[in-house]
Order: sequence, then C-alpha cells, then structure tokens
Amino acid sequence: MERQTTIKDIALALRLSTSTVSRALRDAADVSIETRKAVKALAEELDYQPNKLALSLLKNQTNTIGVIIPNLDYVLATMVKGIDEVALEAGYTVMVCQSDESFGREILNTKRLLDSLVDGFIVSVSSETMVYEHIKKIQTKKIPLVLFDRVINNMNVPKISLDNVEGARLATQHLIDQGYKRIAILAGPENLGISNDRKAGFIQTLKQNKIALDKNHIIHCDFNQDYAYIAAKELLSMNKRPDAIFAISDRLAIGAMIAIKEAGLKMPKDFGLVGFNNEPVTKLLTPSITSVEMFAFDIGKATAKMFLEMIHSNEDMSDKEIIIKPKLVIRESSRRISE
Amino acid sequence: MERQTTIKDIALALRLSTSTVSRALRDAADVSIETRKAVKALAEELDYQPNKLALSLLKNQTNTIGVIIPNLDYVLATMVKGIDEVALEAGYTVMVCQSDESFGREILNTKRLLDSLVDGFIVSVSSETMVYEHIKKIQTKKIPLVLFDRVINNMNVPKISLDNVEGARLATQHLIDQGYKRIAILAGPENLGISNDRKAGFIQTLKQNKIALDKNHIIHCDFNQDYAYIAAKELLSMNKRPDAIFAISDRLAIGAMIAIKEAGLKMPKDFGLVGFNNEPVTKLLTPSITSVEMFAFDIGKATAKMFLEMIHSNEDMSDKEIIIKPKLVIRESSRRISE
DNA sequence: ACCCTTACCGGCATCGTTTTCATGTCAGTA
DNA sequence: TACTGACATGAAAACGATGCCGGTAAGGGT
Repeated sequence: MERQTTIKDIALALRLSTSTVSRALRDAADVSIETRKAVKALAEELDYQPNKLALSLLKNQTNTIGVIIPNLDYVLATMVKGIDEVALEAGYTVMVCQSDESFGREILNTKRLLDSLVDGFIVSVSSETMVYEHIKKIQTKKIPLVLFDRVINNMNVPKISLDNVEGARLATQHLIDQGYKRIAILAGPENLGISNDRKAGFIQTLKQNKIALDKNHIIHCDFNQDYAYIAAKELLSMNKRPDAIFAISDRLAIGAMIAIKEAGLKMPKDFGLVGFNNEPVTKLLTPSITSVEMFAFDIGKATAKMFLEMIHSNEDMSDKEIIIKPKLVIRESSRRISE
Repeated sequence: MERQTTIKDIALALRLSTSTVSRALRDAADVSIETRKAVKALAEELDYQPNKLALSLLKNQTNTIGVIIPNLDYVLATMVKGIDEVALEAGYTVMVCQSDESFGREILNTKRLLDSLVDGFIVSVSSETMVYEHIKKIQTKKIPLVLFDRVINNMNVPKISLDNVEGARLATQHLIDQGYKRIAILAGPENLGISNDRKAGFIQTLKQNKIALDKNHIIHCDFNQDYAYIAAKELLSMNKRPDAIFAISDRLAIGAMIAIKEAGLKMPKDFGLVGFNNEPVTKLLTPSITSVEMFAFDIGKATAKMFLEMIHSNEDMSDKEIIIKPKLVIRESSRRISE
C-alpha cells in the first residue's frame, strides 16, 4: 500500500500553505487564478485524491449507510439492490451485513457498524429477534434509522413495509373464490411481525367469509423449504385434511408442493396452493405457483429515499410509515375456475 | 446524532492526560492500578467507544474490504456469504458493491472504494469488462487484491475460481454417455472468461470423443433467461436440430427448458439438458435439471482466506491460484440410461 | 548528600483536511 | 501622508486517538 499524495505534498512543492492548496482545490474564493491553476495541475499530475478518513473525522460524517438484513435470498437481494441504487446516486456507500437470521449476529453487526460510525442504519430484523435493545440504542444515540420489510410494529421509527395483511387477504380470498373449503396456512416463525400479519389477514378473511377456523390448520415453521415439507406432510396426514395451503413465502410453498405431489394430489384440481413473494421460480415450476407480488425493488428504493430524507431534514420523522400494496399473481397451482 | 464520549472527556473528568487514559484503556504498562480502574469505570459509565475514524487515519488502515461483484444472484450471494463469514471472524467489515454487469458502474465502484480507503479488494468482474485499467490501478497502488469466480486469466493477481473447463467436460461427457448425438452449447457473453473456459471444455470433450463440432451449435447470449429462451428457440428451429443443450448457467438452462417444452420435446427422452451452478431451483423443476455444482460458499470462504493471507504476509502472492473442482449432479433432464 | 532506578504520568507530534483568524501587500482615496 | 479596503496567503486549531520521549517523585544504594 503506497503512500497517497496529500495536500501537504502539493503545498510543499509549490511553496504554499496547505490552507491555500485546500482552497484552490475547492475553487474557493480568495485564491489567485495562477495559484489555483498551478495547484490543480499538480494535483492532477500526482493523482491527488482527498483522504476521506480525514474528512470524515473532521465533519463527523462518513457518507456510509449500514444495512442489516437477515439473509440474502431473492427478496432481500432485490431490496438491497434498490437501496444500493438510490444510495449510490446520492453519494452514499452501503455496508451490507447479514445477520443470518441470528439474534447474536444482528447485535454484533449493529455494534460493528455503530463504531464504524456509519451515518445511519437501514434494518430488517432477523426472525430470532424479540428484544430490541440494540435497535433502541441506535435511536438513543440519535442516529438516523429506518426499518424495512420486517419492521417492528410498536416502535416509533420510520418504516416501510408491505401491507402483509392485505397480501394474505388477497391470497386467502382467492382460494375461497376458487372453491377451496378447508384452507390451511403455513406461517413463518411465530414472533416475526410479517408472519403474524399474514396470519392475521388469513384469519380475518376466513371470518369475513364466515368460514370456521380450524386451529390445526395453522402451522408455524422456519423459513426453510425442508421444514415446510415436513409441516405440509403433517397437514396432509390429518383426519380433516385441508384442500388448500396458503404459504407465507414461496420457499415454504415449494416445500409444501413437494409434499403435495408426493401425496398424489393434483393441483389445482385436488389441492390449491398459494405462495408469497412472487419469486421468479414460482413461474417456472410445474404447476406454476400463484403468489403475492411484493415489489421488493420498489420497497428498497423507497426505503433508501426515506432514509435520505431523514438525513437531510431536521424534523422528526419517527411516525412516518409507508405501506406498499401487494398484488396477487394467479397461476396454475390455484386456478380451478377458468374465467 | 449525539456527540460521542471521547478520550478527552474522560481525561478531563479525571484530571488526567489523554495519553494516560489511552494507555489505561488498552491495559498498557506504566499505568497504576487505581487510575486504570478509575478510567475503565468511567469509560464504562459514559459508554465510551473508541473512534474508528481517528484510528484509521492514524494507522492508515480501515479494517474494511471492498467487494465488487456483478450482481447478487444465487451463486454470488452465496459466495458473498462465505466471504462475509471469514472476514467478520477476522475483524474485517465488508463493503459490497454491485456493478450490475455494467463496466461503468464497476469503475465507479472501484473509485468509490478506493477513496473510501478500503484495506483491499475482492473482485469478480462484470460481463462487460474487457479492459482492466481500473483493476491494474489497484495493483499499482500496491493495494491487496484477490480475484474470484470471474477472474482475469492473463493478469498476475492471486485468484480463486472453479475449474470451468473441467465442469464443462463433466457435463458434456455425461451427455455423450447418455447417447445424445448433436449437443449444442448455450454459452454466456463472448468476452467473459468463465464463458470461454466452459466453451473450451465443451469443444475439447467433443474432440476427445471424436464428435464433429457444428459451429452453429455454439450460441452466445447474456446471462438472462429470456435471451436464453430466444437462443434455444433458434437452435430448435435449425435443420440439423441438436438433441441436447449444455447451458453454462442454470438461468440459461431454464430459459432453454421453456423453449424445449414449447417445442413439444420430452426430456430426457427426446432432448437432454444440463445446466451449471446447481442452484436449488434445478432440483425443483419438472423435469429436474442436471447441473454442475460449483461450491460457491467454499469459494467465497477460500477467497476471503486468501485475501487475509495476502494482507498479513509480506511475500508476493501474485502467482497464487486456487482452482476448485466441480461436481456433476445428475437429474431427470438428462438421465436416459438408468444404472 | 548524591546518584540511579523505577513507576507513573504529561507534552507533543502525528494522521489529512477544513476553517477561522491573522497577516502582509498594494492600490486607491481623502 | 495616512487610512481604508481588497486581495492573497499563512498559521493554527480542530476532529480523536496513539506513541515516543521526557519529566517528576519516591525509594534504595553508596
């Protein structure tokens, strides 16, 4: 690692003071045209690059955003892409840290980013996270913070998320409309907000349609295809077997799909299946899977925009909340009635 | 953003000098036990965190690795996960920048990271990248650099990649062994190293088996399912239509698969298909797709390890190269002969 | 009484840059 | 001549931490 050219080198070479060089480089007033020219020429020649660390130290600002996410699956990778795009445009660099769905790692990442002195945080919590001290600490230090996707409902922080209740409502209503009678839900981890919201939308829609809720038809499991497979097998072996499953993620839906096929059931005739996220893979499977589109890229961009707004404005934004409306994409796994 | 507690605050409160406080906090010699205790107690109370920027400026070291990748698809996300894991363990934070397969963005990212003063670079080039001045600049500045996955062959830099020739060889030989006679290849972008390596392995294997190469059966296209679909359609409409396709990525294979199905051809009976990467989705499709496993997570970890080695050792490592051996995973799309 | 060691601590420079304040020069004006 | 102001530049503080070097005081040995 070679020593970089500094402002001092230029100053020395031109018998100027560092202050004058600094001013010349930034086109400030009070510098004669000749010195300005000379400075710029030499800077060019020596490939001078201002040292960002020194600037950051001085201004107490790093132009860096800490992003903490539970994993890098399709949805989050897409969101990160959206965040990245907007942040880059605005001159910010993004530090992405994966908590790997682990509470401990999430705390570690928070600490790391905190003393890397990022200008702010964009966070989506892990499925293990149930206490929020580390998040609150960010707030206490008055560091800008935006939550996205997996938000914390009862916390006074700007947040952006999907209308998960509505998404579940769309999915459930669709299954009902297609004539499925005993609809089960494959929910995610029990303490996770998005999981509960989608469950709530499901239950609410059943009620609206005056369909009795069978508690055995609600199964929680981790966001993992294999667990979903096991859970679905369990559902299919019940006495009052369901005739449709609403899985709150496509990964879960795929696990369920394998179990359904193994049981010799045909979709959509014998059994209905709806997923969530609208991952590209849903369109490719046989049968293709009906799913809820959540506009991940847009959510990412909106999140970064809100973050930037928070950085630049001084007003309190802690009650700001953006909720994105989902859209149901109907495919073979649940389309029983042709239109 | 609140002012953080500094070493000066502690010094002032305890009527000590900053140097003493600094030493006390780091358990250095020459500090009495009482002052040490007092300093640590107060530091704890005030939630003192050393300012990393100041340290970085002083030591000229940021403990940050700049990672530049072309996208965040399954393979690269997995590799990044591997890099992240090893880096975190070693006390480094990773800055991931996506070039989005754009040469311009790659250069921009390099510039950004360069003047963010990262301690080094881990890079996988975009498919557009044909000149390497920006990469060479990193080398010129003597900043540690490791290439991975999509490496630059004729450049004197430590690199880690898959044995792409061997992977293609495995895939092609398998198709030949299964009795396919006219095998086409869906190659990636023409200037991309991995694309050409896989093509080379393909051609070489045909030659070894004394099979004539039909130049029309080599088609290049971007890593994009839709382009692959179009390319496959083209292949299928030829006079001497191929009876198998080796696609150099699973995404391409999926695009081809759709075209094959549309043409009314049954896999593996009428047509053979092999992909590359062994993405989880290959196992889920109907038929499931034979693919070449490339151990992305391991490659990621190995890359980070090599990077750390480079940082810590002083010797020249520019000729170091690790080549990972791939493995063929045979599935329905090409298994014609039961064993 | 003198010197030397040892333990403990403070001063200062340093990293690279910005910024405020001060300084010096020269021309113009009363 | 003396003052004013513009103009160009320099000196120094500041950001937060480290580390070298030097200083002081206490204590022991002669």
